[in-house]
Amino acid sequence: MTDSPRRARSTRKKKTLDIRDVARRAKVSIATVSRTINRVPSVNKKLAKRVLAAIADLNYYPNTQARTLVSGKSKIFGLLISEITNPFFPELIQGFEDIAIENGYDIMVSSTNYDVTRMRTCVRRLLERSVEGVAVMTFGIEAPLLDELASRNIPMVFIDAGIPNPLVSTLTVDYKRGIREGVQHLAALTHRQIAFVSGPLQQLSCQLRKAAFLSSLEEVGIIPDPLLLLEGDHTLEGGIRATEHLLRGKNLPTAVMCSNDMTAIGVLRTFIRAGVRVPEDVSVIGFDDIHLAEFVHPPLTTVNMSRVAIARAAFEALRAHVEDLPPSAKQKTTVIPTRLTIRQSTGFPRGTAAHANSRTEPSPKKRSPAAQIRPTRASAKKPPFAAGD
Amino acid sequence: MTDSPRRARSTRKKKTLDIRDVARRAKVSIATVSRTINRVPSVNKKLAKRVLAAIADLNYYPNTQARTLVSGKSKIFGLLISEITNPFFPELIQGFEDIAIENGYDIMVSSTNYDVTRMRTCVRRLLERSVEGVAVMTFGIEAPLLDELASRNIPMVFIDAGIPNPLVSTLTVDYKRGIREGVQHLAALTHRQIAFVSGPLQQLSCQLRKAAFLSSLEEVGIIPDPLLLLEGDHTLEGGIRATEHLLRGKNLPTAVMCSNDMTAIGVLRTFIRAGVRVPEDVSVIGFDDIHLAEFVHPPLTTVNMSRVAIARAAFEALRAHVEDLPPSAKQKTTVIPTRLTIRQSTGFPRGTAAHANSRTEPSPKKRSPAAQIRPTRASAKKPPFAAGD
DNA sequence: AATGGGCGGGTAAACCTTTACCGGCGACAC
DNA sequence: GTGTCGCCGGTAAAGGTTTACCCGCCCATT
Repeated sequence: MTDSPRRARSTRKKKTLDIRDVARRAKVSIATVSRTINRVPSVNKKLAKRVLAAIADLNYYPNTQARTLVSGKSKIFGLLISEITNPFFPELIQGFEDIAIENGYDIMVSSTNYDVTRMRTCVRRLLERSVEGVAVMTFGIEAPLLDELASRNIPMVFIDAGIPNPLVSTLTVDYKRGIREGVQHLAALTHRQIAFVSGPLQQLSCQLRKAAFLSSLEEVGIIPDPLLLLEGDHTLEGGIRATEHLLRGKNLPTAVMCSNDMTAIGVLRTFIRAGVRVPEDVSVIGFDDIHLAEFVHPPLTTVNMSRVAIARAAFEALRAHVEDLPPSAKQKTTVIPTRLTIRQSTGFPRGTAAHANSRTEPSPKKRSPAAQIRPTRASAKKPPFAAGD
Repeated sequence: MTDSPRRARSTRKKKTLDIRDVARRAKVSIATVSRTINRVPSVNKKLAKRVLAAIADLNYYPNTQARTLVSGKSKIFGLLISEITNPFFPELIQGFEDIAIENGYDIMVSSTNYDVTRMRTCVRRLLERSVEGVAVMTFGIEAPLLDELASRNIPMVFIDAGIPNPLVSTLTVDYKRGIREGVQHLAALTHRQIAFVSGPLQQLSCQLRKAAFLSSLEEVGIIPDPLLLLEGDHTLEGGIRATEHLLRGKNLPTAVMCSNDMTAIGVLRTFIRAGVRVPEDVSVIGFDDIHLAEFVHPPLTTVNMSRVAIARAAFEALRAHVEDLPPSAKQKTTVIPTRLTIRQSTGFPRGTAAHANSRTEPSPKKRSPAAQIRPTRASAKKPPFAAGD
């Protein structure tokens, strides 16, 4: 000890409180401190108490980097989402964060913004921080991810996008059920002309939603009208554009189903500003049941898909991998249920007898906003459903 | 080397690619690899090229934990927010994330959900992950934070909550300007009965917003009616409750100003569902100008406060501290501007002559810019165009 | 009383990187 | 041709933790 190392030990200024400080104070070895912190049962109660007291006295907390470095476990899960500004995702993040923290994990959220380059850097950052698993909640299969993460043996969990890797679990959303309920709800109201505004169709999940819609339509004996199948982008603006397109067309449908709630809210708003009443003139159904859905006007009938259920299933899937619970817990695929939530954006088709006794007061602002919103002259010539009321 | 250490070296299975693999492949020492990675200029071009080639070949990336451990720099900033489900915050996160990544930092987001206990654990997690700085975007001063973080010499940046610590910067929002513009806009439209729905008043920032409202009211010669001063909680539901309260009261105001947009949207919706038209019967103004504000019905007149500006200012403040740019860059306080954005939720008070012919399109917004240009209270003593049209 | 066994605690290596310090080599000048 | 200086690359320590392995002590059994 007397032979001075290059850097004189005495000149070092303590930066962080470390485990040996605790050990010194508790008069035990650092191994005992470590074991106490990690709840190794073999440690003597009395010593443990001393250690815990020392920790509390010093307000010590362990250095995560060092821990991760040696143990190989970062206790971080990555959460990859499409875009944080779509309210669906914050709700999902919230759920995931809650359950992760509860279980001693931290999360690292990255939004890809639907951009491949950006996603690459997201993945890279996740790798550099040594995440133990990644929940890929982008609702599409993302090839670049597989290359980087799978080859590093990082467990992943996807929504809708099954792939063969043994370290990858899949959450399968039961789109069919909720969407069928929506279609049957509309069919029961005697709607026959039902439009569908999908999300970006290169996303697998959007294809699935659309397929569920089409097959449900067939089940109730309606032949899909290609003119009523629109592609949005899961944003408000996408819903607005799709609706403007519908308004320009000859035959306005009596109902519009949407691939997500933001789209539906855009649709809702565009109809209303064009003087088309919802649900009197057109019914609208969303998908997701985000918190906001209940608070738009009229409150949105929509298919509920629980963010908490997704978050929980995703977390459990990842945990099953990292904690290596091999048996039942490692079921590779979980089904997320969906259910129709009926609110007030759906009603009988316009012109229906049942509808005649409809609303309260004829709303003074009725169609004046239409003039100002409609940039094209198209609908000017008289709403296609003029006869209706 | 032949004396076998306890754990036989040969039995070790390589887990992660490390810097010595790169060194071996590039036929240089690990120091050179490290220097190359960290762009130390002294390294020979030719060697550097070999190193970079080796890195690319092996698809190597450095281990952040080890890096952090030795350098003391985690390259992580914490971002503490109130609740991620309020759309204001995702937009803020987005901005902060973008600029952080651009500058080589990762971020760790934690939501406190307005809960003190939860905030404690958030802070703890940030500490354990060795964040280099924390942006406290909870719009209130949070005592527990100071104890833990400040005593650890972690730089912080707050919104609105100035505190004396030299490591703490402050973002001061110029509430006064935007809110004054809103009040003057209403006053110019001849509103006299203006309600205010605040956020939770234990938050400093909510007190400031309210104070700005009250003083602006006085500037235009209106005496605040205590019955029209309500406390919400910055959520949709808070806005709904406040509005229901107003609707139950005797004298319904002709305009309602809100402390944030979610509140305003709740107000909007509640009025509309109660058959009270906006803006014909009541005008509504929000605060924040979240993306959604433009897409509700009617589009919300609101005070814009740029999330990107906040994110940028917060990031720069933190960076000034960690990179220790002492001079000008370390200005301790930054002002965030606010501006009124006029859309369609504001108009003349009900019963006003000017309002009779309202809707078509002359739209009150036409002349409102007058009000917004005038920053002084000069116009107070008489709406310049009261009877005018 | 002596020995064996078990339990629990301590020592030290390993995790992967950065960086201070040293040493070698090449070039230039005398 | 030799000496000196400077540049640049390599060696090794340090950073805080976990954990394999070992050792000491105490108790129980013969």
